[in-house]
Amino acid sequence: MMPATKTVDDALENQILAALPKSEFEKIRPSLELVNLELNEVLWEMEEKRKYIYFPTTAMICLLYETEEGVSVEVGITGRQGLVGIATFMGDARMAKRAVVQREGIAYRMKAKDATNEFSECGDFQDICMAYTQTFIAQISQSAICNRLHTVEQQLCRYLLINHDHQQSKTFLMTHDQISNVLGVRRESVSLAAAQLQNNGLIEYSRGKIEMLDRKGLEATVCECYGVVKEQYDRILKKYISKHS
Amino acid sequence: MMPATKTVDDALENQILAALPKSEFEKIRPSLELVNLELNEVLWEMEEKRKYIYFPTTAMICLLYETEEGVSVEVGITGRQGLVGIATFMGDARMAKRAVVQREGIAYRMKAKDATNEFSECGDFQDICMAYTQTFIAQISQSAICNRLHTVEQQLCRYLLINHDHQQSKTFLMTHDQISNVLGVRRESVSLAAAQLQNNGLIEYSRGKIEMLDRKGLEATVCECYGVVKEQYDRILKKYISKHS
DNA sequence: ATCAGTATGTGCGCCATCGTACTAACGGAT
DNA sequence: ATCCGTTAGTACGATGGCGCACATACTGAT
Repeated sequence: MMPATKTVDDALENQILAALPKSEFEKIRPSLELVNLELNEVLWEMEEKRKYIYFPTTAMICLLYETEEGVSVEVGITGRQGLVGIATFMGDARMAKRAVVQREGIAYRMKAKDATNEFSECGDFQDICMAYTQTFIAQISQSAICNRLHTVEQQLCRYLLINHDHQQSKTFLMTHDQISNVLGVRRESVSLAAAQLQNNGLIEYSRGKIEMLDRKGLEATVCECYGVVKEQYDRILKKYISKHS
Repeated sequence: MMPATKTVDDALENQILAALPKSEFEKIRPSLELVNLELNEVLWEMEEKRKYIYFPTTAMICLLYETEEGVSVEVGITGRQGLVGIATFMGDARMAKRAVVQREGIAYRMKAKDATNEFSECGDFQDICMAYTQTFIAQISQSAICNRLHTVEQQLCRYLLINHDHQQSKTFLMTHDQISNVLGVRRESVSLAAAQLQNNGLIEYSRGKIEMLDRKGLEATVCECYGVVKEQYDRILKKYISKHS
């Protein structure tokens, strides 16, 4: 019900767009189209060509990879702090196998062609897209390390914290099963880790709804991977935001 | 002794440079400087600013990440099929924590400033760097998945195959211990996996020297991750190579 | 030939996660 | 008020990898 009444109709909620200089933002504004992304909507599949890139505000999108055995693993997650469709200006409009809406909400989309044109003007738009790409690479790299070295409980913390950064609310609408697909682990492992966090008073959950109770506590439990990526992101993006404020 | 006598003095051995149109290559050629990279040489450390980007020909470079506990894990590996220093044109000259020479040999380096200038001309150089970035992202993504889902034996296979793609020879000068650092596992786990491969007649090794005996056999043992990345690479880069031949 | 250092083999207990199977609890639709 | 599908809890053996400790084997320097 919330999304229907309180429509955050402001593209500047997206941090990437907000990082653009005013003039540049005004320039691309006509190319931006508000769309409401529904839960589990698939933005693109496999080798399909991208038609749009997306700047989410309240929506969150999960970039998934599916293995031959049908196991899917997250390679990236994006909300208001990012954009979806990097590959578009990298020259080849395909990359992660699937982009799925993980939290319904609003995003601003831009035709791939417009994005490419704007990008090739070598202005601020390009700079910021590239800066974001770099934070994205940092994110994936850290995921690779986290997958190798850390426990499911730590990864669950990380996942919750990232989600919280990308949305405003402390409520997450997702089942253990959905999370297990994203993290690439068993549902039972997630249940176990979640129970642990609940016992420690960090979260509270029931039937597909998770409430974050103690963010500081989660930050104390999470592995370094969370902080490392966040620092990179803040450092790199701050450069642009401070430029025009 | 080989490297001293048979110096492959041709930057076009590097696939990225080879993918440039002739005219473009001639244009940047004056900026390229041949260097001999020694084993374990550190190209950069931590948050240090990059002074150069590198196009390896016979050398191989490993991009490492070090965790708080001091465990290092590979996030990327590059030889003649790539370049080192993507972050340079991404706007922020830092990214992976450390770049270490894993196989001594030749590389062509270019001053970061020259590279940035050339990049910002929005020509073929930019296109190709971006295309490579995309293959690099594919590589890291797949590593994340591989770390999550596959066995040490499979990862060892993958590592050997990637190495073979980046160099010509079937001989690898690396100890189990070194490999374990790259893969982020115990030395014993590597020894075990290597013994397995040797028993199956796929490799032969002794004291820091590994011989690839049966590439097809390794390809049959490796997980899909190897093939997926290779296909992406071939597909994306081929586009450029075919353009001017 | 000996020695020292490095590289690899082996064994053992431990732990996280897996796979599978089943139970328990909740909650919306009838 | 009941039913049924979804969501979460629990149990158990299997397994892959870890940490540690130590044995062995090769090799280059003295």
